[in-house]
Amino acid sequence: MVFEGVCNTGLSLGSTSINNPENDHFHQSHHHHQHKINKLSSLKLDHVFPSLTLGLSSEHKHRAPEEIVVSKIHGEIESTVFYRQGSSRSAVSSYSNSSVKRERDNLSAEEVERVSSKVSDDQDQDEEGSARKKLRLTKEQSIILEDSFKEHTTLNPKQKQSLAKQLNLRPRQVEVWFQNRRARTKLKQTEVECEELKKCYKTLTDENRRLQKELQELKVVKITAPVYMQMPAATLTMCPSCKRIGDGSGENSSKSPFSIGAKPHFYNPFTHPSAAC
DNA sequence: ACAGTCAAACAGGAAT
DNA sequence: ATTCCTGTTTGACTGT
Repeated sequence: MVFEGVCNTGLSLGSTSINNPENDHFHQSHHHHQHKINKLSSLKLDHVFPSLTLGLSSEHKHRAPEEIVVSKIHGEIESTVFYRQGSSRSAVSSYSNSSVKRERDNLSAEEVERVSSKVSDDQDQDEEGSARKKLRLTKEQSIILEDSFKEHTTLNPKQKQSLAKQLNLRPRQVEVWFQNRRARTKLKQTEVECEELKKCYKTLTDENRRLQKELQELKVVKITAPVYMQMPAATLTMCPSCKRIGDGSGENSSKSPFSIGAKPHFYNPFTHPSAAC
């Protein structure tokens, strides 16, 4: 989106695709496409267990599982699919119940830790890291991480280690969480700034229109009433071109028209007849 | 069932 | 070498 040439007074505002609805569209359609791919990569194993859905990462789409382990942890059905990749095995875990998040949120801290620990253990087994196993953090974990983030937005290795230990997560997971959290903060800040820029743009556009109108009126006055001397000498107006005081020296006349003066100046069209200063 | 959103995890390049 | 940033992928979840 480029706001340019709004008027011919030399005042323009350029902006590069900030909050561009087209970008949103792109994102959505892209995501739509992505979503379809995701759907394709989902494998229903109803014959294994009712409502058992395994989300498979791209690496696993075309590979038959070597072993499927279905286990029950604290009332939740968890499935783990093992794949053979080279000499090692990789695992994809998933919770079968759609209300897993809500129910897991109701688990005691100890239960939660044990579930998380199980997931972490699986991940630790996956030395090649070929499978993307997604862990939803529990409320308790999120609260602790948020509190920590409020204190410091970055972690030193010692803090990372102790936080990981406290949350029963791997240090890498804590690190990634902080990275994503910083990115979200920045995104939010950018959105706020974008809104401010939009407001600024609107203000400038309105001002520009007003000045354009004023200029037109002055031109009409100049044409219809060319008897200059009849106008009071104090009829000063802002130079529409350079926005500076027309003191006749011409010193500032080469300055950029974009430098909207904090101190608007006025010029006398009679002592300084050049419209272009 | 499907579309959309959120966030965990990842990849690669820049910065230190 | 490590950490951070940025963009992307993908699983979980929600609303219609």
